[in-house]
Amino acid sequence: MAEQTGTTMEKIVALCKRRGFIFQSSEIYGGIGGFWDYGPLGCELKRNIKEAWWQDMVRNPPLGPKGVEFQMVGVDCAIIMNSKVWVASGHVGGFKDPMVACKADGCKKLFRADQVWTVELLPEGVYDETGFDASFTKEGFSLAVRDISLMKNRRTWIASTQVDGVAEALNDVESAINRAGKQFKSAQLKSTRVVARAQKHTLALFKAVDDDGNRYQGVVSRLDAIPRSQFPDSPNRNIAGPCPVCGGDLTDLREFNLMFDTHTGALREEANRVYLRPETAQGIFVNFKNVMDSSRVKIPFGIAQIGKAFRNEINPRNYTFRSREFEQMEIEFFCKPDELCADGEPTAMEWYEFWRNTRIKWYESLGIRSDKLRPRQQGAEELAHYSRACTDIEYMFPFSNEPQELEGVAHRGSFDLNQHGKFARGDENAFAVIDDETKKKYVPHVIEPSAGADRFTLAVITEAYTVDETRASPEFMRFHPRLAPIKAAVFPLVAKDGLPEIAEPIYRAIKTQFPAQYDAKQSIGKRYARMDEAGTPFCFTIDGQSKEDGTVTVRNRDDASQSRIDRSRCLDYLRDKLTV
RNA sequence: GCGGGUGUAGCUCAGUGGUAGAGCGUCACGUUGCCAACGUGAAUGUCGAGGGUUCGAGCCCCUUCACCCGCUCCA
Repeated sequence: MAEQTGTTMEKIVALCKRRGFIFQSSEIYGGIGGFWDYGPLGCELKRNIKEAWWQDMVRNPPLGPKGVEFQMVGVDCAIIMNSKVWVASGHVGGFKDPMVACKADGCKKLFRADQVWTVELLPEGVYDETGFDASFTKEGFSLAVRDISLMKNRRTWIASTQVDGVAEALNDVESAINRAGKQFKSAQLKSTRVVARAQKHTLALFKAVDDDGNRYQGVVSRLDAIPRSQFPDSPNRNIAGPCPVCGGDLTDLREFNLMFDTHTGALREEANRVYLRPETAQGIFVNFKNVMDSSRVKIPFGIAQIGKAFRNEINPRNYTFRSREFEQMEIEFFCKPDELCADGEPTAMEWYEFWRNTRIKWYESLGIRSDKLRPRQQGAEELAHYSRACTDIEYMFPFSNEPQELEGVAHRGSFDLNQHGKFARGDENAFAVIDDETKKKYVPHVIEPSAGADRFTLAVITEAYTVDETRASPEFMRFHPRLAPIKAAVFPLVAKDGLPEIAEPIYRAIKTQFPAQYDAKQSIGKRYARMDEAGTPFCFTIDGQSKEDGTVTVRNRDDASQSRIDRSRCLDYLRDKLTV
């Protein structure tokens, strides 16, 4: 099966290059990793996708929950913004993937530091219990590492385990502690007692006693939870270990900042550093007040944006799926917090469900088979701390046996507007609005359906790719007619006998309304086959009979069936078939 | 980033140190007249790049770049 999926993907990639959908960027110079160019057909396809999204989400969105009408407006923001935007959003501080690798030969495993849980065991009394308790608040682990001299000794890290999620880690606490005890000075710990548990960075604090009656305190925490500022000038910055797989030494935490940066102005100095946006959402939040003040929108309403975003992916992979430059189609939908909703008024959670369902239906309406579309609601432990709920809409691509994310629909609460209020105005509530009925001030809650335009384009391509060995042209692209790069082709059966003279005016009439191609060269079979690979749904062929009775053949891409219509009806026929 | 693999025509690939090849595709002409038809002909290569060994390198050595697979990640 794996080989099968591999070859399917290779054939799709080959077709995309052969027919001009997608090229590797800068190919003649040896290419550049993580960047892709769309050719003539790909550019039409992606444009159709973005236009369908804009039409269906912004200009003509469906009715909301309980039949509520709502407004959608668009913005088109600069890619480079004041760099404080990214401080407020958390990207400057947090948008990085700290990684560690195992140094041991034969292991060399790579871990994301926040997925490795370590157990630290220290003689009791090093930290008092109040110190531990304090560490459960926002700063997490900070109090527990105030004695740097002890922490420099890596041997205090005596066990670690790798888990997929916090829930599993919680189940794993007891065994991790026991494992820690067994490795510590080769002494069996008589008893362990978990004294407290916390989510996120620090998982559990516990007490333990060994055979000699020595008492210990321990902490289970995420490997990335130790603030690097606690180890400013340590000659031994190796604070991580041991490897959860083989027990070997781990490398330093390596922090990759995933944002591209550059500088404005003539001087290339730190004060002028600016970032290429890693998401389009912040442009919307930053303009929230401008839009409210200028366009007479009222909550609930949404602001939409389509645009490029940039992430310095460590390892771009899987064709265009994980690119360093990509395009997003994002909505920030602003609504009332649940507690202010009147009876019968949709709550924020209902808006969240509405958008999740709307987005799934949208994909299905454009020909994505529902069994390949996998909406996945995130568990509580998987959510970002500000997020109330989130569904990843995933799709089964041929390059993986795991579904891959096309879009995230997140209920973000008031987090983003609070952050910008705090950083821009010094007041969390700076962007509050006043409720018409209750006259109460509130910061709107946000539902964020954030879709990847390139990812969906790739999904559309892989979904459309069809092989039917019984056909003369076995490979063809079954694009939804609304997305097809070329809607129709016009062929004179032969390039003589007056047929081009009939075909050309038909072509010229069609292309005023729809993307169309005219081709008079080579055999009719090759011309059909080429259009099949381009995914063109309809071909009109002018033959000898056209001269006699004025009819032309319409050939359907999906089943190669043919029918005859009057040549004057070609445009009407397309309007009928292409209008959704 | 680490490990493994692959780079020769638009595509698929052959070419084990001695003149750069095939099939398909593309283009032209002819023929045919509704499904990659047939005939004839043509164009297309920094052999991924740079360096080295050699009388001579697509082939051997070194470096580098890109892509693929795995670890990992995600809109």
